[in-house]
Amino acid sequence: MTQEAGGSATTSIQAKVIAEMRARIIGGEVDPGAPLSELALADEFGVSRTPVREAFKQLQTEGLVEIRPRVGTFVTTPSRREITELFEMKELLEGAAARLLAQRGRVPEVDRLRNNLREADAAVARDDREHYAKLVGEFHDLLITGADNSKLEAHYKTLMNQLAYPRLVKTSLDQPGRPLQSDREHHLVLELIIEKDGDSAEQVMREHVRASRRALLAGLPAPGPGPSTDPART
Amino acid sequence: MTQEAGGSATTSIQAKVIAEMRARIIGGEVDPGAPLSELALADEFGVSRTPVREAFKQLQTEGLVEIRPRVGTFVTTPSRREITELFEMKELLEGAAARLLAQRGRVPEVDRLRNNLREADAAVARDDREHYAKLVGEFHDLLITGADNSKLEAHYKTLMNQLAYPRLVKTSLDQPGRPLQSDREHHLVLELIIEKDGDSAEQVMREHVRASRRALLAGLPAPGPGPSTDPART
DNA sequence: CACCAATCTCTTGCATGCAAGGAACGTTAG
DNA sequence: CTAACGTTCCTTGCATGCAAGAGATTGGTG
Repeated sequence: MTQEAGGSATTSIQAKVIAEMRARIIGGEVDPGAPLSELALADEFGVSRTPVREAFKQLQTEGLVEIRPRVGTFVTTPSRREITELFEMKELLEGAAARLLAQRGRVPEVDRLRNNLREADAAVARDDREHYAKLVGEFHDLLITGADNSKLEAHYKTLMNQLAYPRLVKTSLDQPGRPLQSDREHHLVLELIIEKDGDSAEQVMREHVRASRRALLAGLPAPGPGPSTDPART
Repeated sequence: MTQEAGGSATTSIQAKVIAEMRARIIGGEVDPGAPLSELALADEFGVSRTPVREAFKQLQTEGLVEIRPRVGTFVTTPSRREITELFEMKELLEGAAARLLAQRGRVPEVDRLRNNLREADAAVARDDREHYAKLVGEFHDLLITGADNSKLEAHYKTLMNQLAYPRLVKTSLDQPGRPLQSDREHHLVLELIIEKDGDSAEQVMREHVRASRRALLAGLPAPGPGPSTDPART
């Protein structure tokens, strides 16, 4: 969804607001649970409340904000449980993508994945976690794109948005030894894809997601961004 | 998503509009590709354009309508390819749900599935396709609910909405012998779930989805509501 | 001192007005 | 008769005004 990201020159003013807000939330510039004032944002962007309002509406459907009627709009704070659910979905979709890509055979994405891993190896070797994190994101995106199913891709994107994934990846990669293991797992998955072994590719990919989830949770403090910040709820 | 369906007494006016529009689109009351005028609907509902507009925004994110800026809002017409993709996703999600439900063991949903099949058997026996179609929908919904993953449920619902599934089920069940076979497949899946054989349950469920898809496509005319109405795209 | 209540302000929900951009249509030239 | 052009109308995008509801604050009371 929201495929307009592809540089549509239309760029209605609200499209900009949506993009900007999404970036801020995913990037962690605004704290989870924080209230988002229509008026404040409208002023900041130099527009009226209307486009901001419509942006909120869409972001809500994407699961990034929560609109409490007559109260306000807040950045969603995924509960521990929701994070688990999101990872369950991530495992499901990425596993399926690996299988589908394997079935497709030799497609451009496979080569791009190979190149990605080449770069990733180098990044790991020199312990450049920042760059590696970026490459990890790219790897997973390529996998999804390679599955060649636009619906899968759309659902995956909302999923990642809700996880605020870019923020999380770094945490998990800060676990000692995790980057190297992650890189190895990526290699294994790609090998299986090239061998057209869809079943195994899915299996391994799913296991990889579970491993990354474990690494992530290990790196998080107690309840993380839990609802503790907002005891007033309910 | 859009959990407001749960009879929130708030029922902001736009929530009603969203619900009504969604029902119409899914129910096939409005033709795919048909334009939806903000003004006309606003008049019909006796409200201003604003809530209608916001409803469109959400329905777009749900994939039910397409807003072409400065042109109009139209009911989306899934292409043949998109339908394939949607079924691929359906297979994926329902398969996963079967597996998850099997892993959960004895939960209330299992009993409700059993009751559902009892009723379904009777409906098939007396060739009550209408009622059976309803039970089929319920069966799949129970399966998803039983997976106990709110994200899975949310994504599944948008999927079904985009497929306008209720409309399609009847078509597929009009294939001779399909109801009986469908019922048998449901029984098999439930058996495997009760036996806690998650792997097999997923396998069989996926096969069941593929079978239902074949039955459906066999019942559809040539390109159906294809994009023929709209050659201007891309 | 604690607790309850009423008010008061700030928030969003909806209605409406205005302008810009497309699309369709009628007209005119070839 | 066909095709290209200009114009008109209709569409949505955005700005703004108003009112209702929720929450916080403050005053009063037990």
